Amino acid sequence: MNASQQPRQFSISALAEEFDVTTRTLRFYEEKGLLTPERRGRVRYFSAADRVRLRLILRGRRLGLTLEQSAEIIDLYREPEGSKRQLQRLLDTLADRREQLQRQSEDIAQTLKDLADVEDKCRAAME
Amino acid sequence: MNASQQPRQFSISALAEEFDVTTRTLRFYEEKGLLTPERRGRVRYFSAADRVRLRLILRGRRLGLTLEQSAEIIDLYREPEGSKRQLQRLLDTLADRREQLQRQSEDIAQTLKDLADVEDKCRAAME
DNA sequence: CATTTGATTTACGTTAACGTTAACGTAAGT
DNA sequence: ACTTACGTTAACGTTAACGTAAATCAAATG
Repeated sequence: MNASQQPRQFSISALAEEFDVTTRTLRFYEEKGLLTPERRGRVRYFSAADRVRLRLILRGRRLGLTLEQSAEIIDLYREPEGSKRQLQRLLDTLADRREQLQRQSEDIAQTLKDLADVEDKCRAAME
Repeated sequence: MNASQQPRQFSISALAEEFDVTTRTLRFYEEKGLLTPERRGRVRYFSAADRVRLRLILRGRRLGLTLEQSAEIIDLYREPEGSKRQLQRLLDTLADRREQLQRQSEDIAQTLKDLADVEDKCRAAME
């Protein structure tokens, strides 16, 4: 009856295993302020929020972003208020990122096309 | 009448400027064997083929590939023959790369969605 | 109780992809 | 002849993102 669908706390090794990273990586991310696990004694306990952040960090990593860039983007998600000036700056940042991602998307499409050509030639050569 | 559409030779600075990289970068790529400019005396002259390769390298770079990975892919494009075994290995490599690119593509789509949400909230906050 | 297991901190090491500096040659324009 | 612009080699420096090793500690287990 009290079985919660998702654990609220994660040990460092559990989280590491789930996302296929090392514990060193998680400690490093904490050191950089990207994750903020609770401490009981000296032991870390990661929250569900940390888990979400980790997911975003790793996605950013796959996209070739630096940790700093990932951190910046993640921070955007909880921007509660901010001056008009700050919000405008935020919108500019978003526009930049969007542009970059779209070019990246085109790059992928082009690369996939190129790879398909190579594959064709390869299959042909095999008869 | 003798105006060729595309120059056959490029100086290092011309190429650097066109692709917005430093000359240091081009020399570094040569050092890594990614570009192979002709030498007249000590001066480098890049061919149209070098230019194409550079374009591919930079595309790989935008996709977060290492130079080694880019080199590997570029080499695939001129694979003239090869044993059946090599061709099969090549096909495997292509499949891997395809998978990676597709996940990256999904990441981009998801990120663009997320950014759109942030943008909405941002605009709302500005009234 | 001795040991294994998993956690911790500290700190030096590593790799990729250039940046930067030094010290110099060459060719064009004034 | 002088400056300016562009080229060269050689080699040390830098940053990001962890890897790795050493020493320690705490809980659980045989």
